[in-house]
Amino acid sequence: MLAGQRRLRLYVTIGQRLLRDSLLFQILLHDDVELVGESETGVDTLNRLHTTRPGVLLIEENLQDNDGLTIAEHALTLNPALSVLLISDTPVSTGRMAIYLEAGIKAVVSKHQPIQELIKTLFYIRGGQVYVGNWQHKPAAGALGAFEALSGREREVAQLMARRTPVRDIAGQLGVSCKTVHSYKDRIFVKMGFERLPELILFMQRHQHGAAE
Amino acid sequence: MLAGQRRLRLYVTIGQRLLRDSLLFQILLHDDVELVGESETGVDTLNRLHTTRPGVLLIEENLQDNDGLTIAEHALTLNPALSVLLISDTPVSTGRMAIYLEAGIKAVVSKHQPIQELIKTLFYIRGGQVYVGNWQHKPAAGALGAFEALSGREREVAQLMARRTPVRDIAGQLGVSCKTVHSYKDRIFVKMGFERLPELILFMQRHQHGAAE
DNA sequence: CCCGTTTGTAGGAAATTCCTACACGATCAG
DNA sequence: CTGATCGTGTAGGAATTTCCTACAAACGGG
Repeated sequence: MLAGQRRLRLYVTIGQRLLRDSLLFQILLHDDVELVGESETGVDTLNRLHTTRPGVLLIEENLQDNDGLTIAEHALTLNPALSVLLISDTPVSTGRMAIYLEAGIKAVVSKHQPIQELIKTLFYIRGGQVYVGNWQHKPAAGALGAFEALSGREREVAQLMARRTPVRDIAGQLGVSCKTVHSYKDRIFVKMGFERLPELILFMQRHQHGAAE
Repeated sequence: MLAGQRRLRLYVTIGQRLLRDSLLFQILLHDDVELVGESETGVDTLNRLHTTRPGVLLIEENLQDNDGLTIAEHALTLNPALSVLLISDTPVSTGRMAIYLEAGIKAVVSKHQPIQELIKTLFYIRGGQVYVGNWQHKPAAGALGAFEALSGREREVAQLMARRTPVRDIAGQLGVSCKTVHSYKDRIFVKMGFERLPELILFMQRHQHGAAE
């Protein structure tokens, strides 16, 4: 796969600053993303397309001035190579999905999906492939079951980390070296697909693990 | 100030998963926040209040089932010590603000404000104080002017870091040691109030600095 | 001209990330 | 049955980052 090796040139069009900021903060943690521009409105987006030359456009469906789909279609006319990821306010039916794909949009995520889904989709799309998510069936397919995949020691560490026990203390409580604790941490993160501590914390808190004891 | 020294016990009520997740990811980066619960709806929030015992409730104004204000009022009846931070969809007029304060809400941020504003407010409120933000006048009062406060060297480093130049390379280009570059980074972060690289990147990108050259 | 602040420079300690290593028991295929 | 592979518990090293401290030269007032 040679497609999409360059840094992902991203343009983001989201009306509300709060969502735009917090999404961007997450996305920009990945060092192969380059933010080339952002807008609150559709027309502004179209105006700045040719100067910013994004490879991926992340755009809300409902904008103040226009329909995200309409804007996306215009954008695709200007640059057919653009990968568009649409953020919809509601879950998307397969029927609507078909319309979107027809229009040349590469993927759609809804605001009711977890953020990891959006990030994953973003990177998937970047090479130009279409991403038809699995979000219609079992919503937590991945993570929910993944906890079961952790080994005993890993679970202990995960719980302690989730409540922010310092690595040194964890090592002490388990009677192993700090290095070992780090190894567990690494494995947990790999297995669960986490990238930062908050993901672990949130996951544990959502599954009552870490609450009990 | 002895108030609010314990970890901030936070409850979050936000309907859309995407916003909830991304906000939580940011908030949980602060190690003195303990997430005690989250809900999508108002009634669920009220139900879980007495078992979770939050110190701060972060709640959306417009929930699927109820008005956030109404829920907040109920919550305050159950626990008058609770600090409520309301997230409104629209900018809030002083008139509405008065109503909120009357109801015992400690602060309001709108979805059109930057995320740092929300985080700041969250921590401000936690001791029980009321926070009447400065978001009505000059929106970017802090950060915008802050760049001017950076010294020459600091600006150079800020620009290079914003485009993700590795520290070693920056050191090379400027002809100083890595340690020095780190010092600049620290100072930049302190001066600007940043906590992570994405904040810097976003800030620079928003002010064309780093684009030019 | 003296003093406090800013700026350019850098070092140290501790923590974190990323990778590699390795022994042991279990599982699996031939 | 037996060697190959896998998952698990354990740990070390290198490079990087974070957090703090230091300090001299320059600057800006009073």
